[in-house]
Amino acid sequence: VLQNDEADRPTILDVARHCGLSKATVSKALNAPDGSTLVSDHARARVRRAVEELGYRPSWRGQVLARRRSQAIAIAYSAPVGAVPRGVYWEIVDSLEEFLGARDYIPTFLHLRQADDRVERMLGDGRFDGCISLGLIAPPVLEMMRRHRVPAVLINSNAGPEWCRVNVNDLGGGRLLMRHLLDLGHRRILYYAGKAVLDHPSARDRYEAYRVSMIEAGLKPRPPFVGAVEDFAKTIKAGGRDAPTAVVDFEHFSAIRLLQALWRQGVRVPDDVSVGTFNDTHPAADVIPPLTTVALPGREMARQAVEMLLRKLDDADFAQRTHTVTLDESLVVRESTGVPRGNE
Amino acid sequence: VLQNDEADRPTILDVARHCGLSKATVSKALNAPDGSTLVSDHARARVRRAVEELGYRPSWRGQVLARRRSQAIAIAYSAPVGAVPRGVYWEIVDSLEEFLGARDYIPTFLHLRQADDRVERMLGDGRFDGCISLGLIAPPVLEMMRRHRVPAVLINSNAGPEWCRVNVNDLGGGRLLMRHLLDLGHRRILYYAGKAVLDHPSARDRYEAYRVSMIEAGLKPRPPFVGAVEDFAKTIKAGGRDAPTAVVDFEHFSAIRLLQALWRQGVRVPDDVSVGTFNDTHPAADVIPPLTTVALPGREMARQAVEMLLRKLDDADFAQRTHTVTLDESLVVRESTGVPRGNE
DNA sequence: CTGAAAGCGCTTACAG
DNA sequence: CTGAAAGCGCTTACAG
Repeated sequence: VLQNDEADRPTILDVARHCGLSKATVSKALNAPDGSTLVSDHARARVRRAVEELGYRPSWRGQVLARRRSQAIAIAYSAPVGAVPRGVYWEIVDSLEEFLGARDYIPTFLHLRQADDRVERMLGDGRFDGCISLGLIAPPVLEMMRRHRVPAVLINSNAGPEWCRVNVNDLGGGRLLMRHLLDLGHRRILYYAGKAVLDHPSARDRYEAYRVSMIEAGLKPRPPFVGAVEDFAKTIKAGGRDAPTAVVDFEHFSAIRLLQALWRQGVRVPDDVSVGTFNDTHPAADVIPPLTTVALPGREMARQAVEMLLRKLDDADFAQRTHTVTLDESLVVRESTGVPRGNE
Repeated sequence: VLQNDEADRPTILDVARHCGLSKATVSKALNAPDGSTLVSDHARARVRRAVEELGYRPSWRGQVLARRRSQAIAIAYSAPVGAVPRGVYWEIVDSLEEFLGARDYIPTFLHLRQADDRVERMLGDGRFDGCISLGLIAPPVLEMMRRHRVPAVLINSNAGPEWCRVNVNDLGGGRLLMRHLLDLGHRRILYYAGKAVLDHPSARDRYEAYRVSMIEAGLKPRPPFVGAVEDFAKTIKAGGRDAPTAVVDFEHFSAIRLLQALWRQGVRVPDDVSVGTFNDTHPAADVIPPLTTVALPGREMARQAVEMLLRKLDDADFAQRTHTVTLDESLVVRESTGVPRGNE
């Protein structure tokens, strides 16, 4: 069915006729940079006027085919929870939209439920000029990208150096948090790994930071606690004199639920136990008590990813090689961490 | 710059040559429904084989121009905070992606920072087949949609019946919450309106539900409290014997901060004051204490919006007229509401 | 600086 | 059922 709105829509031919110039000249007048000598000022003025009078707007559909560019970038994301990036990816996605928009690209979310034919089609049918992926990315999806030669930058992924990447220094971030806890005087510190222990480099590095920091402080690291947050809270409660005075939670979603579970157990934070975590995103600052977190440089990650990807699109030499940048995290101290009991 | 990957990519002409048929027949074999007699089984088989052998995939760019359809739907959203819908729109957007995807449409987020030329271009250049908007929508944007005849469905908007809409019965939802509080025995109930008092129909209806419910219960409604959540908490604390025993907060983001502010004041929830709010979305269930909320039927809203929009695209008669559906909310009782002091 | 022509990769009446 | 031709609305060498 043809849309009504298409019927009376002026095309570039209408503009050309209306001002007595050719389609080619109209196109140039519309696209040539302002200083360009490709088109005369006279022609430019007439075209501008005709465009105004006819209410002409170039058809994106025509442009896409002729230019072989869609100006659309896929934001590929395999959410454990839903179609839209959330949590730590909020800020990144916000910033991606901002930086891409400033360069006249538009982001399109590509939810990678599974590496199925739908995804393959999206990646292979030329609708995207490139792709930025967020977080863990399944090998079959990487394989699709490779096969279709989709220019890609992977943010915080599990991919190797054969890909262009923007990574984050979780080892350093974890050490910042551990240093903070150790400086407060904590000695019995536990690490909570949720259920997804080591399937992401970040998870590995965060635990590694704990392990190394403990050893460097002359302490014995414990294996990561794996299991439900309620069980972890009970373990803390049951610890008695040997209970940890501080815990590191691998990410803020679970830390928020940990605060609730501790509250149910009557364990006070930070009086009985300090809680530190990663990802300084809503509502880390709004819970009871406000969470001490390690913050990712989300905006900077987005800036680097966009810059890297768009450069790949335009600079063949640059695209030839592969690039990785790694950014540092920072510590945000709030009220969920404090001096351990007995050390006041 | 031409992408490398374009060079060796097979086109429909390659397929046609490879199997000794015409482009037209290949196109039909690829697009005609399975039972169709438009193309012979023999041709179908040969095409399928050639496609396989060449690794052919139809170019989306070519299809978009020829079909005059992009299969892309704009999700228009003017976030107060960032480029990606959040809070109550999470579930809606998740479901929109799901329902659109099932019909082979892909959603693209269109962040309406302001009604500028960028937005006008997006809406007017034919890159979207239609638009679903979320929440408040600025009149200039509506005007753009009207001007460019963009098929649109507005979810939870401030627009009138001259638009296709999916609305929510906030009056009914608010009454559910008030009924719950009144049934618990509360009499001194306050309404917290944040800073955005009445700029959205939802905000108006939620307060109206409070007002009407109070009157029907023979009580005197108070004007909505407008101001910072910390000030509201202080007001509650300072109330002494006349302090409210329950409050209704207009939405969950601020309710979470209200819990924190009350905690700072040493006011216990729900022992000293019950807190009820709207939007049953993360982390309403994870805070201390878990929040009693009014839940929006997000998935159903998305389903209705997609159905309405896609029908508009295909059914001229349906598109002729304008449609509105209004869905009911439901109450989710958790631990932030309880029997008022002295009534136990 | 301008324009006729070819091309981007499909789909769709239309004739056979 | 098949295919030649025209068309979707632009851009881009190329010739002048």
